[in-house]
Amino acid sequence: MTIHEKRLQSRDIQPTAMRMRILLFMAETKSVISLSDLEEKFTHADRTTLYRTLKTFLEHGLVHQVNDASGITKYALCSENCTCSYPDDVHVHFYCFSCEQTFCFPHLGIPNYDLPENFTPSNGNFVITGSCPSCSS
Amino acid sequence: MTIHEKRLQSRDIQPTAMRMRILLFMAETKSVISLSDLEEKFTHADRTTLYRTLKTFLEHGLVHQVNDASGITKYALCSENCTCSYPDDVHVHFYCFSCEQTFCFPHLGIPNYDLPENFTPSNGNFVITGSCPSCSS
DNA sequence: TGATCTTTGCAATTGAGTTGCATTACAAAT
DNA sequence: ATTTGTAATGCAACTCAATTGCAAAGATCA
Repeated sequence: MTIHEKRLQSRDIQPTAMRMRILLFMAETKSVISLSDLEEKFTHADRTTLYRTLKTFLEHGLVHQVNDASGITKYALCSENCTCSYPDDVHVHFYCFSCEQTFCFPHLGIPNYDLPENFTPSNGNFVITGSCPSCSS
Repeated sequence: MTIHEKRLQSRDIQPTAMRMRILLFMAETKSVISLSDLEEKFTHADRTTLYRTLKTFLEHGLVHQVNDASGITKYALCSENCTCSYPDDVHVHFYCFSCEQTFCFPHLGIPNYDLPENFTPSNGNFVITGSCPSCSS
């Protein structure tokens, strides 16, 4: 059994061929991707399948969702023991308005804010927008 | 000249009747609103006009944009001297996954993160997701 | 093998966001 | 006050991401 197969099973996701390929792709690229990105990569697969795969990954906590200024929903692989909960498992992302790429900064955590009374946090989405190294030069 | 008229003019926005009404609505509700919210309120006005009004407000720095987990673009009035730039003028927002409302927390600022080399920040979008007081009880 | 459940593919739909163009309202100049 | 130009608004149509229903294919288990 491969490490990726184990990773799916540890999140209670049936390791089908399709899912393995998508997980592998996300692990290789190490970036934040959209459904369209998957479509470009997996031209043979159906859009719906890719869509539902991402949704399954999200529901089982294998990936986290990123909402950047592009308005397009993006996804990135979680770290091994991530539960996607605020504040511990939430980190900063960076969206480049020029190339429209989004980056994960797992080492940049989030403050444990003192919220107004009765606001109960469970998750978070933190995106800094600007210019990435490729586009800054 | 009213205070709202001045507010538009200080941002170089022609204070038309439509814009005044929308600004007034946003100032009154004090919440983060979407284009659909405006449509519900201004049933007589055209969708496009409302859309372009929000866009004008955004381009002139009168409102800031919020991207929460709903995937719908939302807008909120800026404070008086806001320039919408990271890190000083960016604050935390709260999205309630239950009622899908979004709140501004202007008193909760953002850390001045030490980004990886050559990442140049200009703006930010910080949203904590959870349950709001109305939905927590 | 047969029965059942899950996954995948196809087709169609929804809804937010956006654009082009015609019309109207406004403001400046004469 | 009338003309003239510019900006704002309304209407219609379109794009595209996201989503759903249903049928076909594949996996699982008795």
